[in-house]
Amino acid sequence: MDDGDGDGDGSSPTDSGAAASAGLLPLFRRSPVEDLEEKLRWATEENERLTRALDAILAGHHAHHRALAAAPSATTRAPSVSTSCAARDDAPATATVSTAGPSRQPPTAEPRPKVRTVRVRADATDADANNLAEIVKDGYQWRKYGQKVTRDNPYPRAYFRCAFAPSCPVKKKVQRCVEDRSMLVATYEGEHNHALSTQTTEFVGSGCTSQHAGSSLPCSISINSSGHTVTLDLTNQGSGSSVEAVSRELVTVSPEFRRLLVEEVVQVLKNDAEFVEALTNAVAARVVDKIPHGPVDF
DNA sequence: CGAATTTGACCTGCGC
DNA sequence: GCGCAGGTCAAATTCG
Repeated sequence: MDDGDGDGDGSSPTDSGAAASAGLLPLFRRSPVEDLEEKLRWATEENERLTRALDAILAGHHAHHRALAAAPSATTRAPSVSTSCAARDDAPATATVSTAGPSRQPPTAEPRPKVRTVRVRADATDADANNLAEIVKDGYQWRKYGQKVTRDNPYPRAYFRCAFAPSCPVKKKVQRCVEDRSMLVATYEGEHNHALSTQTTEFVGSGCTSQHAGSSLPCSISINSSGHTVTLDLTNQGSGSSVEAVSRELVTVSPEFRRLLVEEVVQVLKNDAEFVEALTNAVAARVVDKIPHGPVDF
């Protein structure tokens, strides 16, 4: 999370942006400042595109996942924002996300603050109530402002506010599930009204939002020496990053959900002409870089 | 020493 | 109106 100069090795998509704007082959190098500005612009735009795509994907998957959960095969529990575990028993390690109106309100559409519930399986060793916010990582920084033992749950409920922007109305409640102690239930209320904290992404009920037009990119592209494979390195953000949190979330979701999510991400990216073009340019730029300078004789 | 967390007190909404 | 429960405040405490 430092300077995040992941493009230092010339393998990031930002190079492709520069290369693309330079006409694929970087024959005419611009000044370093212009180059960096162009990279930043490209990264920001790409970030926004990916954010929208992921939002769309996850919005669709939340509905799909709810449909799966409502399947008659499993004992369906009443949908609730309460702390009872609504996770399906046939999924040993799951993180489920649901969106609902305020618990006491009928499910009619209204401009009330969104309430989203995220269930995360946590290690039994993370039993302390103090680090609930840490366990349910979402990329934002939270400040605890209260704790309460509720009537229907012996485990204390912790109340958090978004600590990044004082005016941010988002609140978060985290409580251990009464039925399954290893399950944490995080309830988010409201929408963030600021760009982002020092962390870069959020994984909450509405899906992944990622951004950060700042120094570091959400991913990097690396190409092996043969040039045959392309790796989207989403872990290139240092420990404790929200990308890591997203990865952790994805690890805990059911395999079925994960598979569908990956398929849909691939599909969206394949259909994104700009992404494909950028990727192609990145590969081309990388290949060009690998070609020894000077006269080339084949 | 400043920031973050804890925790008891207080406030508010709801049901009876 | 009263009591209960959830949510918030703010002083005290802890931590880095």
